Amino acid sequence: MTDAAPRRSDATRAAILRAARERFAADGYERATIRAIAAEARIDPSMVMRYYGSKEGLFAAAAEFDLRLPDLAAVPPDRLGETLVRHFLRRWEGDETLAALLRAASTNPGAAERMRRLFADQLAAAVAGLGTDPASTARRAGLVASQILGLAFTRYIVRLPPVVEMAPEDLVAWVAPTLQRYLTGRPAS
Amino acid sequence: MTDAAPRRSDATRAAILRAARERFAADGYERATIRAIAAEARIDPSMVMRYYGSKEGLFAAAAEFDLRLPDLAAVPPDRLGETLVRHFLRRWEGDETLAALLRAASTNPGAAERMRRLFADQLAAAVAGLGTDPASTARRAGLVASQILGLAFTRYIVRLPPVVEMAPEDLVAWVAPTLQRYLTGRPAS
DNA sequence: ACTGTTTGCCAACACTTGTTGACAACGGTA
DNA sequence: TACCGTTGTCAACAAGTGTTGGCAAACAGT
Repeated sequence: MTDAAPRRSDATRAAILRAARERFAADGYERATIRAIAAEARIDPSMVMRYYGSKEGLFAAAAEFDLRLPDLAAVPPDRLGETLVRHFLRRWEGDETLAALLRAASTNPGAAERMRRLFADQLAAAVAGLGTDPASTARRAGLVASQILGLAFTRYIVRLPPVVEMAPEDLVAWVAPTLQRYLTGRPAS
Repeated sequence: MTDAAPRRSDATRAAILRAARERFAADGYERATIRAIAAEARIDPSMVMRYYGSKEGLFAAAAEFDLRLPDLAAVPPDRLGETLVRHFLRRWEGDETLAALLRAASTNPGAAERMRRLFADQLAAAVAGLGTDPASTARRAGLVASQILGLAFTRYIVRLPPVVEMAPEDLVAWVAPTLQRYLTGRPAS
């Protein structure tokens, strides 16, 4: 029921979405204007409204995101951290949707809510499949999120030079043990 | 030379700064309007302009921040992580300036630059006093920043429930080993 | 060829934004 | 008292925002 007849305007819709992700990722929610997005998509601002209803609606469509987490239960238990860091680096290096969501989440309540859902639903669910104490899965997922989002924030948003300059493999070597401990370890005394 | 004659308007200036920090911390740079700040300070918007020149100028004054890092060289080497987490939690739980800076850094280039400077100057300088390989201090400071800022981002900005609900001492127990390793450890094989 | 729908552009609306300048009340000084 | 710099209020401007409705061209079905 999702797939209707292909419309002639599908190309325009896609162009708008692509431009929207680019502007939202680069400028954040409030600085990314509908006029700028429309200009980048080479159409009239009013088309954006007709196809997506409002700026909020456009953002909701542009920020649709799936972490595409692998099945953690199928990963060797001592490689969980390494797998996760590598996955996240690849995932958001190739898709600016998460950067858009990250920037917008700082100022837009709706985007923050979406971010909460993203990690509560997808990440916590993946962690729950690991077989650790069920009572601690939410907490473990939250800790993982804090390091993962902090990495994204410093590398792609604030662009702290030392974090930007580190090679992906170096990041994996340093950060993987952190996630590994958050997932399977215990807190310090 | 910094201290001039005390003006009668000093109280107003301070009220503006307090209101500005509150609005910037709660709404971010673009959503925090001069009119809203003035209303909260119970003065006219034009006073903000006269005393701080522009919105950018006001933000620059309101986001003046000092991490007040302790002398890390005087801390027992195996307690560095614990000391740092505890210090940061206390530091930004009592002062919303850092939250304002954090929110604004996502969308405002000037705020991002200020954030870079804050960690490059103050944190990297503190780490440099530890006596580890000088070539790695910037990298170590960057890694620490990624975890610290990620913690602040998830706890105070996005408000991920599991991270919000954790008690400060639990956070210390979990996160301290991470910082400890970033500061004094080596990367995984 | 006729008709109704879709796609697109244009111009305008109502509103908010940062910012400015004129002008009144106040406070200390001569 | 008269004077002058400071502190404060009011009204307005110019620019930019999301959003709306009307109208022309292209299309699809008959």
